[in-house]
Amino acid sequence: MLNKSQIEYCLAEMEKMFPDAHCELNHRNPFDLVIAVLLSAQCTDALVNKVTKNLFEKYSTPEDYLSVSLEELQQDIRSIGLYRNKAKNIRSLCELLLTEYGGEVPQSRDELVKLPGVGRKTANVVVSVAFGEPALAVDTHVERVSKRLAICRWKDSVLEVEKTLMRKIPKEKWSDTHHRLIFFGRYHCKAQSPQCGICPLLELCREGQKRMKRKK
DNA sequence: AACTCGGGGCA
DNA sequence: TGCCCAGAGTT
Repeated sequence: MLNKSQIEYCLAEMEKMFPDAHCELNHRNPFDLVIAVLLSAQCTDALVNKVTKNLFEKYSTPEDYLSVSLEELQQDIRSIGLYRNKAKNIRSLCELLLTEYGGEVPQSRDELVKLPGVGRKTANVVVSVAFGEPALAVDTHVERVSKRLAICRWKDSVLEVEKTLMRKIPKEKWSDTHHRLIFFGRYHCKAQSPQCGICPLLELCREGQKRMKRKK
């Protein structure tokens, strides 16, 4: 397991590789961000942005989404995977916002995860990006990179990964770290073809060493 | 813990 | 073409 200073070194190297890592979702306000993050499950943010560009022109309030039929909303997000479920979730989410939260997006993780289609990862992104609260959202990239680098244990659950990261990384760096790990995971430490041969962290990376040895 | 949803991106 | 993916809900 990597210690705190080793992790700090890794994060610094990732910053060199991806200096402008940031949330790539179009978000003009918390409500749009919730919709965008919900849509982003299991598909790239580039695709989400393509869809939300038109979507946010057409809909801007919970009432707007409820003013059309489910079928129409589904058609509007058709090009995104899992669109049928996501459209249903958006509708029931909007209903809940209106009945329980006065039409406003709640600002706490605990309230956010109660919304349909909003899980722990989505809630963390929202509080971090929309409300500026320190948060460390663990998605597949963050989980994979953390495990390969032995920042956490290989067998850790998603929740355990999040706890470990929060323990080993200073609070003020959580939000930055989240985006660094994601960029690093998406573009370099890829799930199927990690670029171990040109990785500045290879020396520290047990999984990378293993992979390089296997190649020979 | 395993399964399902799903169109688009990429090899 | 086939395989995989910035997750969440259900069983």
